[in-house]
Amino acid sequence: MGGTRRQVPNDPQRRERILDSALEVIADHGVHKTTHRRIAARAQVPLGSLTYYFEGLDDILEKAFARLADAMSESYRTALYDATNTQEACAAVVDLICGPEYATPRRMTLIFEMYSYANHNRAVAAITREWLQRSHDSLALHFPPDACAAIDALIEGWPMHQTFQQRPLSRDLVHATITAIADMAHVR
Amino acid sequence: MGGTRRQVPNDPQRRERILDSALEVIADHGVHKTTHRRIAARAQVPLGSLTYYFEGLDDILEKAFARLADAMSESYRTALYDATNTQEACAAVVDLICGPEYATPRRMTLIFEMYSYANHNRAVAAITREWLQRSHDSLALHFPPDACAAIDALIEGWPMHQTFQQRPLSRDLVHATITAIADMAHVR
Amino acid sequence: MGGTRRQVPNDPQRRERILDSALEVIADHGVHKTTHRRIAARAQVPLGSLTYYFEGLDDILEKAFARLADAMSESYRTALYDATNTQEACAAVVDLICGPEYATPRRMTLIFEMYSYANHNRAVAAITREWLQRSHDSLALHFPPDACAAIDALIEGWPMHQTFQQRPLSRDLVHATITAIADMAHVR
Amino acid sequence: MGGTRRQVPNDPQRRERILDSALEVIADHGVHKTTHRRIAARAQVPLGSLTYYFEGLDDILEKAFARLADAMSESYRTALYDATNTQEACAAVVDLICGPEYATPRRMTLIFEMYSYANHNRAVAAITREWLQRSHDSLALHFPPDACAAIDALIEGWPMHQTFQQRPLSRDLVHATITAIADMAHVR
DNA sequence: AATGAATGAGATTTCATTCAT
DNA sequence: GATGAATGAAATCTCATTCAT
Repeated sequence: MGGTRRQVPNDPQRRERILDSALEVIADHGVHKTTHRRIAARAQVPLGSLTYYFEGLDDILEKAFARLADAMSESYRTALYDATNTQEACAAVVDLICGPEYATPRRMTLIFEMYSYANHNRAVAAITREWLQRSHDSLALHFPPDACAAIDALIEGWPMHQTFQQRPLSRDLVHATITAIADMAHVR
Repeated sequence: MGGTRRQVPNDPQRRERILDSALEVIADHGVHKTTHRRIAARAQVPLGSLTYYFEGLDDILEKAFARLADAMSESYRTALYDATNTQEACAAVVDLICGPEYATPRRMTLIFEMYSYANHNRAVAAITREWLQRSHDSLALHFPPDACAAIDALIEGWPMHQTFQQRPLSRDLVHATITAIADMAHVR
Repeated sequence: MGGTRRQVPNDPQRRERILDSALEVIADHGVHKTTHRRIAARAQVPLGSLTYYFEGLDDILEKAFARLADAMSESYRTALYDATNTQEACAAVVDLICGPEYATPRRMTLIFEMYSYANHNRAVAAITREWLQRSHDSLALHFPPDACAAIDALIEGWPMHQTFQQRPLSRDLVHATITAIADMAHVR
Repeated sequence: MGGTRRQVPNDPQRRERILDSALEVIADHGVHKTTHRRIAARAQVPLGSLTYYFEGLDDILEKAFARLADAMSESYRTALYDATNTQEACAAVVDLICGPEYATPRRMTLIFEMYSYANHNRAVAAITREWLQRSHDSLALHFPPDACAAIDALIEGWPMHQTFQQRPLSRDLVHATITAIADMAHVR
C-alpha cells in the first residue's frame, strides 16, 4: 500500500527502563556516583541512547525522581484512600511507617538521595514539594490540619531514623503515638 | 649549626579550615559536585595540601561529616543538658525543631547530604549512627524510652519536612505534640 | 637548605608549542576539523595538558590567532619601518603583496580561518580589528590617509585573490597600481 | 490496477530550501558549528531528508556554496552587464564595493566561510575559482586586463577590510581609486 | 519516496591523584 | 613539610550516518 510509513520505536519501554535503571544505580551507588555508563549498562542500552532520550544527566535524574515521587504518591494515596474511618487511617499510617512495603531500605535510600539532590536542583525541589503536598492531601482526608502536620513529620522522620537504627520499631508504639496525636488535635 | 630544629606546621589550623571549607562546598554544591579544587579554593590553600593532609576525597568527606556530627551533637546536648525538668526539656525540644539556631536551612542541607552519603559509605554510616545515638542519649535524660523514640522521629522529620515547605511552623503545635507524646508515654 | 621549594614547570615552552601546533592543525585541516586530540598529537603533549593550560578549545583558538596576529603585525611593521621614503615604502608594500615571505599560502589559509572564525567569536573579532589597525598604523607612516585605505584594501585583497588563482602575479603591475594610488592621493 | 503512476516528490522545493537553510546556518554559526540537525531544523524538514537528498554534510556544504557562488556571480554580472561605457562600469564597481546590496555583512561572512572551507575541500576550491573567474570575465567587458586584476583585488579586499572596520567607507575615495587604476592601465 | 529512531565513534571536559622539587 | 604542575582515566555530550519501516 502506498503512503509513507512512520518510523516506530523498536523498543517502546526503553525510556521507562532507562529511568528505572537510573533509580537502581542511584540506590546502589548514590547520585554522586551515578553515571551515563552505569545507567546504560544497567538498562542494557547503548550509551548514546541516553542522550538521545534525555537532555543530559540532570534531565535523567529529574525524570527518574519524578517517577519515584509518582510511585510513592500512588502507594501513599492508595493506603489512605482505602481507609473508611479514622481508626483505619491510623492503621494505614502505622503501615506506612513500619510496614515492610512502603518504607523499604531501598526506598529510604532513594528518598535521601532525592532530598539531598533537591537542595541543588530546582526541578527536583519542585518535584519534592509536590510529592509532599500530595502526601499531605491524602492524609488530610482523615485527619485535622494540626494532626496532619505532626503525622507528616512522623511519617518522614521515623523511617529515616530507623534507616540508621539496628533495633526494630514497635508497631504498638507507633500506633499509640499516632492515636495520641490524633486525639490531641481533637482536644485543642 | 647547633641542634636540629623541630619542623612546625606553618599553618596549624589548616586541617580544620579544609574540613570547614569542605562542608561549605557540600552545602553549596552537594557531595556530587564537591571536588578537591573547589575545597582548596574555598579554604584558600594549595591544591596539593589536600592530599597531603588527607588520604583522598572520601577521607575528607568522612572527616568533614564527623566534624559536622560533633558540632550538632554538642548543640543538641547543650540544649537538653541545661533543662532541669520535663517542662524545660519539652521547651528545648521545641527549640530544636522550630528554633532558628539548630535546624537552619544550611544545616538541614548538610544533614541530607550526610544521610545520603552514609548510605554508600561505611565510615559515614557509623558516624551517623553515633550521632543519632548521642542525640538519643541526651533525650533520654528527660524522657522515657518510648517517648524518646517518638520525639527522635519528630526532631528528625519535622525540620526535614519544613525544608521543603513554604508555610512556617507553629511553635504551639509542636509544643502540644511533644507534650502529648510525653504524656502518652506516661500512661502506657 | 631549609624552606619550601616552589614547583617549577618541567617544560616551559609547552604553552607556546601548543599554540603553534594549533595553528598548524588549523592550517592543515581548518578550524572546523581542529580538535584537542589533533593539537595534542602535533605538539606531542598529553591530551590533558590542553585543558590544564587553556580553558577550552575556544580559548586555544583565541590565543593561537592572537599569536598569529602578533607575528603578522611584526613582519608587517618591520617591512614598513625600514623604509626611509615613499618609494621604499611602495616597494615594501609590493613585497607584502607579492613577495614570498609575507603572503605565503599557509599564512593566507590562516588569515581566512581567522577572519571566518572572527565572525563567530568576539575575542577573535577584537584581535582581528587590532591587527588591521596596527597594519594601518604602519602604513600611515608613509602614506596619506586616503592612500592608506586603498592600499590596505589591496594588501588584503590581492593575496587573497591570488590564493585561488593559477596565474602568477606581476610585481610590475602591483607596483604601478600602488604608485598610481599614492599619486592619486596627492592630487585629490 | 491500471497503469503505474509516476511518483512525484511531495515537496519540490525542498532541495533548495535545504541549501538555503544551510547557508543561513553557516552565516549564523560558521561551518565549524554547522550540523545536520541545525540545517534540518532551520529548513523545517525531517532529519532523514538531508541524507536522502545529499551524500553527507560535505555534499550539502559544497552545493550550498555553489548556490551562493551562482547568486553572487549573477548579481555581479548584472551590475556590470548593464553598464554601457567605462564610466558606468566604474560606478558599478563602486556600488559593488560600497553599496548596501552586494557586500552585505551576511554575504561577507559567507564569503569568508567559503574561502576558508575552500582551502580544505577540493570541490569548494573549484567552485571558488570558477566564481572568481566569472567575476573577472564580467569585469573584462569594460576594463583592460591589468586594470581588471587590480580592480578584482579591490573588490575583494575593500569589503573584507570594511567588515572589521567601524568607520564607513567613502564612495568618493573608492571612485577616485577605481578611476586612477583604470587610467593607469591606459597609460602603461 | 521518505523518515526519524537509533547508535557508535569520537569530541570536549573534569578531576583525583601523583610526584619532582 | 609542602606544593602545584602534570596527566591518565573516565566522565559528559555531540553528531554524522545508518537503516527498518
